[in-house]
Amino acid sequence: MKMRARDQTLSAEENAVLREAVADVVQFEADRDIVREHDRCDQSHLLMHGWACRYLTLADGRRQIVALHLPGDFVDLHSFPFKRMDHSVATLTPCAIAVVPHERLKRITETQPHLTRVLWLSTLIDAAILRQWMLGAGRRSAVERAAHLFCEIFVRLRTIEAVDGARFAFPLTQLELADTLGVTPVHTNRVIQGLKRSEVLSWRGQVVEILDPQRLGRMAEFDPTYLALEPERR
Amino acid sequence: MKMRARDQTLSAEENAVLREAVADVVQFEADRDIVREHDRCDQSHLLMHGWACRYLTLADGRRQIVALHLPGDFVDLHSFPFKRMDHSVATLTPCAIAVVPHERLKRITETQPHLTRVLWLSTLIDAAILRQWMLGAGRRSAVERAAHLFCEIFVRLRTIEAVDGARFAFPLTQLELADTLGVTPVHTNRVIQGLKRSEVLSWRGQVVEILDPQRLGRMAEFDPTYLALEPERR
DNA sequence: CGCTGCGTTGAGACTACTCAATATCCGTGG
DNA sequence: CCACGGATATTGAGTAGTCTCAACGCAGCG
Repeated sequence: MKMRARDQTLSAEENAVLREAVADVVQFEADRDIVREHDRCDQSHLLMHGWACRYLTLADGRRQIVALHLPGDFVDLHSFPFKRMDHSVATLTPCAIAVVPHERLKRITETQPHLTRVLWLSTLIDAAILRQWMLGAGRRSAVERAAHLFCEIFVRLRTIEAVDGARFAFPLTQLELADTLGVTPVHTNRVIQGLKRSEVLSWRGQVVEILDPQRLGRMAEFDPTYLALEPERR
Repeated sequence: MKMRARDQTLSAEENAVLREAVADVVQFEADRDIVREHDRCDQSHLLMHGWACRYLTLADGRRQIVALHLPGDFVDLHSFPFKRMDHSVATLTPCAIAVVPHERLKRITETQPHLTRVLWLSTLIDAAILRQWMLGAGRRSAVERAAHLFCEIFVRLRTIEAVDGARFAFPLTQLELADTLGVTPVHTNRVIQGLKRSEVLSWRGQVVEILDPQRLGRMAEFDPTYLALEPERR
């Protein structure tokens, strides 16, 4: 089991503790809710395989995805201290998910201070990503936002060794991407076409290739520091 | 010292531990950076008095505020597990700020598991607020977003007993509000005028009064659950 | 072979932006 | 007490970016 790119900070013993906290591993199909808003919650979910997302909706059906999760991510660890779910979690592809009861997480906070800080950190990386999304939603154009998202996903996938050079599997539909970027599907389509036409990106089937990383990063004003993926300095 | 509306979950002993973690209390003027992006960080800041915000900027000066902080909020507690600042913190009014060295927070995580979870929770409430902002930025109109913000601030101020009926001090300029909502100052002005004209809100000087809470809540589709302000059920 | 879901295209509308001018408020100094 | 400067708020007019609605294409699949 991997804890997102933070493996290097966990000792073998801590890794074992974490592994033991898993009660069960469950398979989900694509496009299924794992947790629904306001669900009672006494367990968290660690994504072992596949992509998932967290989203909020408005009464009339407008939906905003507020997080994308890749293998290794704890998708709803925050529900442990939070004790509520204020949003839903859904799979985007078939997924394998490890279930961690909150009771066991509580035990960890009582015996493993360093591991606790790493778990805490994991929820904070989600928050840092969301801050960038918020900056994008408020202050970047749709193209800049899309470019930034592809940069983010590329870097995150690279740390879990799920890229092949500049190519990677990208399983979202344009509709799901639209809900992520906060624009309409129609506009998403036009934005993507723009990126393709300017030859910074290709996207066919479920494979994205970054053709011009420099230019893509420049148009997104992308700086990966916020992902906190370099080893902790202590 | 208050930890945001979560006091009821802290024992007297825990409160004392937290109080002892404070190394210093510092005064800041309005409109001053407390922490700047990429600053080395070995301490966090607890807001005792005044309002502060966290923000991100783009190279050309576009700015997005990603959090508003009221008295009792830990403005950059996340910098403790995170060990980086990926954004800046600034005062919006004159502020009194308690400085908590990370060394002491580390000690807390080693000896006070419950207090640690409450601190963790505090960072997660920020994240929950940000998710609502993200939903707003992506899927709500500017008016809905503004309405939602006023609802949020009202509820948060009420829990720290800083409201007078439906009136409360609101020290932001329209420019700062614009950077919060992710729209231009000009449009912010028109949005506010709309809210005033429809008589759901008044805002004169630095005082806001919610004239029609029902209607404001309905147009914002506001549900305060996400603020996790009711006592924890355990 | 005809759904059904996804992607693409076009045309027109609307929200929010830009630029620019003017108004108001408030603190400061004469 | 008034004049002034600077920051903030307001207004207007034209524009850009994004949305809406609607149609059409294409592919996978029962």
